[in-house]
Amino acid sequence: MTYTQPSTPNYLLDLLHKSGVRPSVHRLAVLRYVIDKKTHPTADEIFSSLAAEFPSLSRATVYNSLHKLADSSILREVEIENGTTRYDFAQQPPHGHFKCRRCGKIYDMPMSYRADEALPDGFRIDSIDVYAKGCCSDCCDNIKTK
Amino acid sequence: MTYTQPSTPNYLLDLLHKSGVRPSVHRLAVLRYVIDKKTHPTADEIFSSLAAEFPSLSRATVYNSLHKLADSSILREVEIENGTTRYDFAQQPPHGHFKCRRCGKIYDMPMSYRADEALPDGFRIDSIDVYAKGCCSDCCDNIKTK
DNA sequence: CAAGTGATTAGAATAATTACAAACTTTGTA
DNA sequence: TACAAAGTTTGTAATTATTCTAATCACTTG
Repeated sequence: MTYTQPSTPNYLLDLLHKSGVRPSVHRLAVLRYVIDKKTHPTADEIFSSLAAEFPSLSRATVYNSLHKLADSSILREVEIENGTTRYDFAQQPPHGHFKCRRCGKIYDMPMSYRADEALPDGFRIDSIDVYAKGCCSDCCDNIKTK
Repeated sequence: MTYTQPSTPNYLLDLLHKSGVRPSVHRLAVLRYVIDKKTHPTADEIFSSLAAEFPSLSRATVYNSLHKLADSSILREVEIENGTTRYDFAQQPPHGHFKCRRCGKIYDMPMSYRADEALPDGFRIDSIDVYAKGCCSDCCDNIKTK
């Protein structure tokens, strides 16, 4: 399931502007990378991939950018995996995430969870994350046909 | 929402036995701790709390025990929080988790997510975790009455 | 009892992330 | 254009959670 999302300069600038985040070169690069790669990359993946294009880029900047973008709800942290945080573009319909235990790939997943239904008295829910794990269709197929 | 669960020696022994996990002293202690404290403790909390009672206990043993128990589906990993894994007793009705962003407390939460509904073609889902974040009733109340 | 398997230990190693201070850039204003 | 303030970036050090390793210990079975 993929929601195509334009990562044109103007769209991104507008997005940052609306959230009051300064559009520095590095922030734009990080954001564009997360949007274009639809693989929910880790901070380290982002750093390694951008390092070629921006030789002076530092890891700390990638972390700073990701935090800023996540704080502004432009990106969303995906914590389906022990030890590392992955990032996903947040400006798209709500969806859950699925991780294949075999190949490790992370897929978007339609989600039918309704927050209000689960809301205990007096609690206020800001965000809901649904994480599923199992075997993706590629890997399940491979097992069958073996 | 609390499901009372007996942590009597016999119940635990039986549980381990059924899963083919040897009931070593440390494993029992770790398991009992997670069941009795209903706070979804971290490995480190468990280690620190048990260290008094078992002076020779090592961190690695706590990690080993937790992994073994989670592999056997006796415990469940709760990864609602960046950087640390928490543990929850798995022998209870399915439920989600809620983390209060203010006080950090983690609550169990009734959950109305149906796996099959979200299942894309050819995928097999083994487990689903639902994590919500927001403001718990204690903390929300405090804000209002300020 | 001896062998073998699994559990435990302490400490070293690793991986991801955060903290921090210094250098640099950008912005708004004079 | 010059300036100060605010914001960004950098490199490095520190921290945190976790895993690895290799040696030792305990328990069961023949």
